[in-house]
Amino acid sequence: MKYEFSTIERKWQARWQEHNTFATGSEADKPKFYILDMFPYPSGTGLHVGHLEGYTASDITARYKRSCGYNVLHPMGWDAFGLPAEQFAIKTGTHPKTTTEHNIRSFKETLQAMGFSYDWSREINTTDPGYFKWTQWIFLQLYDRGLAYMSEVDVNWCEELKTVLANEEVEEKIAAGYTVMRRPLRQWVLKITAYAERLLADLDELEWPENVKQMQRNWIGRSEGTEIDFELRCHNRKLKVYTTRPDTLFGATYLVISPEHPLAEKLATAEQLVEVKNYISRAKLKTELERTGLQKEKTGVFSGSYAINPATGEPLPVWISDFVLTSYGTGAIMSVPAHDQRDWEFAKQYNLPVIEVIKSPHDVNEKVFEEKESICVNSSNSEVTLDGLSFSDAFDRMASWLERKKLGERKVNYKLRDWIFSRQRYWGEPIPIKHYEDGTLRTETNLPLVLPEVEAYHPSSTGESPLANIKHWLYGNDEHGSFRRETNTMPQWAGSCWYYLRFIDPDNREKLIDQEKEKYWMNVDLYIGGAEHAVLHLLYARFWHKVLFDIGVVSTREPFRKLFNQGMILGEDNEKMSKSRGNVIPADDVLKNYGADAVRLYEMFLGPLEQVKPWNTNGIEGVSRFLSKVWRLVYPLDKNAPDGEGTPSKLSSGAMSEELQRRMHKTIKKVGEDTENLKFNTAIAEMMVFVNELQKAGCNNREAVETLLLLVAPYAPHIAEELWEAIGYTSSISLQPFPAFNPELVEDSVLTIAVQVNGKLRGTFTAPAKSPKELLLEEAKKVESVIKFLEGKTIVREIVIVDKLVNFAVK
RNA sequence: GCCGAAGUGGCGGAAUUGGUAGACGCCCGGGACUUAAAAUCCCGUGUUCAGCAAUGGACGUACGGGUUCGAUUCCCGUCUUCGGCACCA
Repeated sequence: MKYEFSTIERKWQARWQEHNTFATGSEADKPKFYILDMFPYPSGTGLHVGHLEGYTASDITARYKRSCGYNVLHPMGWDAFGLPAEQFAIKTGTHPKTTTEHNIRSFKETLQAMGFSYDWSREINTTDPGYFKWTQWIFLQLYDRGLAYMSEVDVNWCEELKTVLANEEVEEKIAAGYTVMRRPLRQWVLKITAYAERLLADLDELEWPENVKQMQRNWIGRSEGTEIDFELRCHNRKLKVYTTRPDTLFGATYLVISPEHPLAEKLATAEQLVEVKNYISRAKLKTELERTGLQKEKTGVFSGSYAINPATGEPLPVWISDFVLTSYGTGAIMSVPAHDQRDWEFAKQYNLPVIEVIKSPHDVNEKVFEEKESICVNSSNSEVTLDGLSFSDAFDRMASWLERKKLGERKVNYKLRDWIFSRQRYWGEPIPIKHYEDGTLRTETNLPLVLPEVEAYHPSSTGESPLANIKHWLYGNDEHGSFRRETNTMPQWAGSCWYYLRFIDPDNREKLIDQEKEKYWMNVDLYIGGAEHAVLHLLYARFWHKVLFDIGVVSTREPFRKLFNQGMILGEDNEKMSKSRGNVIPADDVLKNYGADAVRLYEMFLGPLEQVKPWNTNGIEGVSRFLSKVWRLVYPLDKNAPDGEGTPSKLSSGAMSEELQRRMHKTIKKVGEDTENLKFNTAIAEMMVFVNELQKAGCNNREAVETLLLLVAPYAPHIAEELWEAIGYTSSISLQPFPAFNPELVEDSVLTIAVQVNGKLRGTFTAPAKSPKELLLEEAKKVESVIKFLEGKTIVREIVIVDKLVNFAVK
């Protein structure tokens, strides 16, 4: 009988569905395992082979864990709000809901055709009112705790298009000839900074790739420093700066404030005023990119005012420059050009003095010296001296002196900014807030607040979302008076911030999640997804999770115990898959040509899961051949039988050779360990070795074949089911336990021992395992190819590693 | 510039408490079966030198050093590629 993958795969997919084979169990007596994929945005372009990599890995793990006796939660859903469907709606008038539904259907078909063992009864969709009711509910919890607030935030505003642009759209529009400027707009902002310290500290307990944790640490960007007040001459004011190098205060020769600093214009003296005003308005026109962009030259303008260095009493000119960020620290810095690259460049450009206060190996007028591992010099006044101190001692002494004199205080700062949470879009969760005429805000109590139908999906000309045009939805009355609804919607991140919780209890109408269920299933034991979400998605989700922890909705401090990033799959040309390059391999194509089992195997056989690696459609032949070999162990090739006929051969019940037995137990061990550790490529290689040896030996021993099928089942479940049935079983192989190995049979009884002379391989011989050193030495000296390298030489040393090798050091 | 990861045959990759480099697979070459082909099976396949051949030698894990009886693995330096951040004071 021929191996017809398409018939078999359809048959088993239907049967799994019919029998609810992969429904999540509820028995709390079993250990649980929650394995989660980063759920997809159902785009119109469909899935390609790259998308399937992580899903295949998680499915193998889910099936493997089930066979190890775990109660497995393995769900899938759709992150379905988002820009592409809205843009398509603007172009064609198709409701985003229609587009989304259509795409979901297509995505789901592909995933089901892959034979993934998702519990589809738990499918969720972030655009479903039953789902986003709780997204809105979480927002209100944030709001009630002061973690959601409104603020004037600069956005990218395009006057011609009357719309707000996302950062990634800016460049494209400018290239198309539009002007884009920064303009403040009232926005909802989430106070993620209030959780900065916990988001940083709790990273330590997570089993995440070290680079992801490091990226999050850098993103949070904690630094310890000092805020210092500088007295302004001629003004009865102080200027506060933040520095991480108070040890260099004696070397500060000027101050710089950002153009948006509230004092910027006020500090301008009469003769400098025009120039200052010009500079400030020019800065406004610059986009974020132009201001922070690569390697740009520093610009600045002198305000005309001076401040006093509290350590030296010297007057310091105050400059205005856009290299100083408004939103970090105090928006003002003290410049120590001798020991900071940026300050040095600025000083050289505007001819400002450079004073060495950290002992430098070269002239600081020629080159900056930024190392901390040196001692302070030129740093004394009548009350305090830092001379001779190391960085940390000098830091402490200066900070203490400033604090004692009430001139400053120690301060911890973070690069992390609060999260701008509103979008001027239609296709997102409405923010459930009502604005009353007297300016008060009230929360919408009747959730979910659903999207109204609209005529056109274009943004309104005021920069508000299309919702601002829907008058009947927009305005209303209640016992508090008449109100206008919030027209902003939530960003796409919102729905994905907590979806892993809803999978645990998807149909709960009373609560976000049942507490007992939450306690049983959390944390997510393994979260698999792309590295592109290393920072934002994972940080936002951790933030919401911590808030939910604080209000008692969840019982764990962190959502995802273990994280794994699968490496991207490149096109056959070694480039990132993209429509424009034309190198996309659509999932449906390879599925049709090779079948789900082969695609699953090949996705994993390509290389280590975490690695970036190119796709090569030719390579599928290899795993296809492997599957045929497995098939023929049960249905041997019979030239006389016409296709479509033939019966499974009778499996032999006699004993296997000892060699094959050892091979089998080694394979069980290796495949089990590798699967556990997500090293699927080597597990598959090991199964190939086993099959090759069975085939070579002409062995169709029942125990060997059954074991093989059980090992193959998590990887290529359809063929495993079909053959399992063919050899006489009536219950699904997916419900069978993973085979166990005999520890005594995983080691070879006879080993090949290498013989080296001066570290070079000169021959080998075989010896029983655990042979004594003396015997190995004796044998090694008898090996013919070795003898000639020993002749006429003196053996100075003999090294014997039992079961491995003998090495003679000769002279 | 800073942080992180990685460089192994024609290709994807395997092997690291230091112990026979190249498992497994693709491609390619040769053979068997076949009227023929497909499928399948068998053999070969890092480079290079010597030899008719069996075979034997040298070199070889980005590059240059070092430690060691022995290094893909450990140490020092250099180069390259990829990912992230990018004036955060």
